[in-house]
Amino acid sequence: MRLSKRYQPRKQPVQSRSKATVEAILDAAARVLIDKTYDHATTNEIADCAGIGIGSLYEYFPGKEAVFAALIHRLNVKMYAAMKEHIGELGGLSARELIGRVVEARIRGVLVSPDLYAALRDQIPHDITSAQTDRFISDFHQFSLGMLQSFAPQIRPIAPELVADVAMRAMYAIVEDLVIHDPQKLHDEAYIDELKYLMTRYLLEP
Amino acid sequence: MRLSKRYQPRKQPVQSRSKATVEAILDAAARVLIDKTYDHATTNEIADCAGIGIGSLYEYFPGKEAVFAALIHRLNVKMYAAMKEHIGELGGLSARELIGRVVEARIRGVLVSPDLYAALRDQIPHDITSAQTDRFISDFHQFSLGMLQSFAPQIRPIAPELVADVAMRAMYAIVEDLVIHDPQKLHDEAYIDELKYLMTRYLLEP
DNA sequence: CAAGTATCCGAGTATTTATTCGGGTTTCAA
DNA sequence: TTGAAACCCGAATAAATACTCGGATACTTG
Repeated sequence: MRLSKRYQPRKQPVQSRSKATVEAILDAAARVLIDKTYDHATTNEIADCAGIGIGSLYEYFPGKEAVFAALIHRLNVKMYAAMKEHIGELGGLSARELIGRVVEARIRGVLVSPDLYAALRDQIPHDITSAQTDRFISDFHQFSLGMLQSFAPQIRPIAPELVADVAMRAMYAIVEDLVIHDPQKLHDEAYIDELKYLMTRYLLEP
Repeated sequence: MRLSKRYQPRKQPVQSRSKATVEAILDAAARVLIDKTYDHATTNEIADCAGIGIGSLYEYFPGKEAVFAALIHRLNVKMYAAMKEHIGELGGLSARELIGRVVEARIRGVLVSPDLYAALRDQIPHDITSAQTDRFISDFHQFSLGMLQSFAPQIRPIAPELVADVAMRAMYAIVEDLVIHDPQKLHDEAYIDELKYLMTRYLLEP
């Protein structure tokens, strides 16, 4: 694909000094994006904010889009790790507990950096995010389908693909909406319980 | 507020000729946004695409942001009308039917112009959309809270505010996710039935 | 129809932003 | 220690974009 090439790093940092530079660029990009909007987030400003010369930025990134693509990727990796850690071992859990655990995991994921997540989701053109994010979403979808099948006897015996799609989409989309419009609720126990209830009622037979 | 002023129209068109111009500008803005990205959607290109001079655009809009703010407002009005029309008269409906009707209404809303809705949601910085959209969301929230209370005996007697928030957010967010990531499903009867089932299970006692 | 508005126009200017490139500095490894 | 490679830099250039303004045209109304 031609398009994706544009978003790829220009060259790899090898010394620790330059690795720090790249990290500083991504940190700065995050800060600038949260403060201003995407189209006011200029490469020069990112470099300034990172405390490096503009030239250095272009050593490692062909342009602004590539910087944000890398930032998205870094956040995705962190979020994925946080989710995996929270899910932990699943042995011995009831279906109900399992569902609750997955809801919590999704929330832990976005809580890695809610402001940045919201800003990215909200400001970055979709073609930049999607390339970085689709793989993670698809992984998560696979995982959840497997999970769903693991306690198959307890759920409705109709179209598990369909059920898994609705369930995962609901969980994903609701939390996304929350992080953008009402992030406080991500810390509200009663609200989270209600989300668990929503998913449980949907997935488990009475 | 200082900010909102920036997004307001510069002057009102009074003759039918200029009203057509303004409409043409909004149509062109929609087309350009769907094709390209927000920051490549330049005022000059919008004017070209609308078949008018760039000067005319600035007669009515102080800048690009104001054009898109107006576009969002126009779409919101259309979507709101479509939803209201679909909901129609509610007398004599069962709670289950009512829930189904509301799910359908939300879908009818985004189907007014799915591509544009997705593009707007996806590309436009949030501060521009929110000013235009918050009022509609809040109206809808009020409406749904009232609806929920109208068949109160059938739903769980706990915190109706909380239940209404979760229910409406779920419906809103899931359909939004669909229109962006998988718009085909908005025409899939089986999928829509599944969404109705999700909402019904959540809201109605067994 | 004549004056007064409303509308239209787009070349030209101002501004913003992206990106390069040549040269200096630091690190590494032989 | 010394050459090579990695790294850093930012003034200068190129390109994209926003926006203005003075004048032409169309409509409206008395």
